[in-house]
Amino acid sequence: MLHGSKRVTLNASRFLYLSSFPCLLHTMGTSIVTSTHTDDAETHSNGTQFLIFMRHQCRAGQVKNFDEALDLFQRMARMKPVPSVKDFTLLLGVIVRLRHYTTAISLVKHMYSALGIEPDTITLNIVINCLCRLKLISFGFSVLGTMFKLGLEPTVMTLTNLINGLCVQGNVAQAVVLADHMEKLGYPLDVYTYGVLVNGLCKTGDTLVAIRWLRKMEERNWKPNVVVYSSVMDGLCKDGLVYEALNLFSEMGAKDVLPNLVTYTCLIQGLCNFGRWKEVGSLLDDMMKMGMKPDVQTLNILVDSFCKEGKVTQAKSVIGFMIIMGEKPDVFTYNSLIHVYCLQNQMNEAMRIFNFMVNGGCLPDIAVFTSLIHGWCKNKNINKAMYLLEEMGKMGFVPDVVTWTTLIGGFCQAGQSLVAKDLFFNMHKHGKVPNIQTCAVMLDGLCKGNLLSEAVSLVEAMEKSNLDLNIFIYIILLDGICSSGKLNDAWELFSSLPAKGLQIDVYAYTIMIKGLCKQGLLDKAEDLLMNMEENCPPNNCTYNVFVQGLLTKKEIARSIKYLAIMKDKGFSVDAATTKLIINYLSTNKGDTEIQEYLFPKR
DNA sequence: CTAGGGTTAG
Repeated sequence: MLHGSKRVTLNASRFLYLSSFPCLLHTMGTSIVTSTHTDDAETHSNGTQFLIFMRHQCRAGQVKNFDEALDLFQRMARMKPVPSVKDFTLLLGVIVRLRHYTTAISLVKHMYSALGIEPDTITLNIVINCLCRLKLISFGFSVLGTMFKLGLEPTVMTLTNLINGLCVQGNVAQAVVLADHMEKLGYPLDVYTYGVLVNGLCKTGDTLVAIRWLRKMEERNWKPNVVVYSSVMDGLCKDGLVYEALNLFSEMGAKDVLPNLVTYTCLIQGLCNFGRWKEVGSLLDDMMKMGMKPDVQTLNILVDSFCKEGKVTQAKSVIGFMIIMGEKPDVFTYNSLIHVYCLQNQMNEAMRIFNFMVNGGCLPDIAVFTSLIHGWCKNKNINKAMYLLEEMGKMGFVPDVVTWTTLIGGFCQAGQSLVAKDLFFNMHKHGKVPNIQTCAVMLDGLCKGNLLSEAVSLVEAMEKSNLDLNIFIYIILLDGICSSGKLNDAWELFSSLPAKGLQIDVYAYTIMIKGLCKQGLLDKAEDLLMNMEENCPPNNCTYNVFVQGLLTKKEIARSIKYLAIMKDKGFSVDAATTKLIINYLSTNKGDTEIQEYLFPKR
């Protein structure tokens, strides 16, 4: 019988893939491959032909989607005799590269339980890698235990995978400890181990430490490859250190390490963040001259950067270029557009793009739904936001911490702080824990909703938790306390910041100055401004806030003095300040001196 | 069989 075997429908496997992991680990092992029959057509010589075909497809990167890969696996599983582990690992590698980690794990299980293949180091390494990618590092370590029990010796790769798992989880300190331990146990670190560590350090923002590891590997005569360099360059760019990234790029060239598409993409992202479009253009040119074609991922960075600058027309022309280059816009592309329309309160356009992408067969993801929910909340249309939340649920998406935070912020903005509070305190029932950003949004809502004492309690609770509180949290609270007019409390909090190990930044100073001005304590505000000059230079906003305070109290001479200082420093008068000057002028028409500062000649 | 690039909350 040629088609006697039952194949799992593609939709079913997709559905399983989307459901929650712990459940998956138990159910998927037997559900993906249901065939028990042997396909006669795929035995003997046909089978050999097929395996040659399969190897070629895998090695040439021709297996581009999950369904194809699964199909290949199923055909292999039906062969008699069963293909070698080597052939299976080749295909598993493809599935891992397609990021179908849960499936890969269940396929290995199937190999052991149904196909009679003995567990070996390589397949267990694959399992460990997948578990680590799924942030299930403790399961990864238990597979290591299994290896020992089976009498299998872990390899450098096994341990490197676990180090990567620790990094993926954000536990880089432990990763470094494990690497040191590895060396002591006689497992020399290899290029991959260094690569994993360097990347982990960059991801947590420890780019300088990552560079030390890069140098360390050179000292030990390992030549950093394009992956290691690209990781560091990406870290530097994300820190805004584009100059340093470009230096490393030259260094790489000098050491004869060829850049690839990823290297260029990292640099392009770094330059885009600073609107350095000209340089972006010349990097793209260089890249294409070297025979590399930007892919969707590279071009999405341009689309997103234009969107972030509000330049939708340019973003759309990049999408046009994308199509010319033969790349299809994907969920990231569409979300960048949807997000910018949401920010601009153009919900009709946002929904139009959403429908366009869905009709074009591009599945929305949780980020898209969250953008739209954000947009509707901003539009003060909570009903539409809740409707989308429901739709999202119907599609099998579970709200994540970002979705919850968006909703909490949305209810706060709509003046429903109590509903927001309810969401905040009950989200854990849905398995999601507030993070520092969730707390920041809630805190702001409590402050703006005149629930100051609750805001104070929230910060106290946060201090007791293991959240790593940043200055931003205190700035929100400080702003809340200032707005309520409790200047003594505000001053006390402001002064206590250094003792909490936090560096008072320009925002904190500015909020405090604004609070002092509001209470008419202009001298104190001025003292603070003077104080800043030495250790934390005031910015445009700081001066505007202070001048607004002066103008409100009709301190015209002092206003003029500071307007002159601003002009001298190249700062500009903002909308609120302008309004106050115009107000003053409307009753004091003769004052030409202050008028000078209204529309400064450039 | 392992490592690097893109979207969402402030």
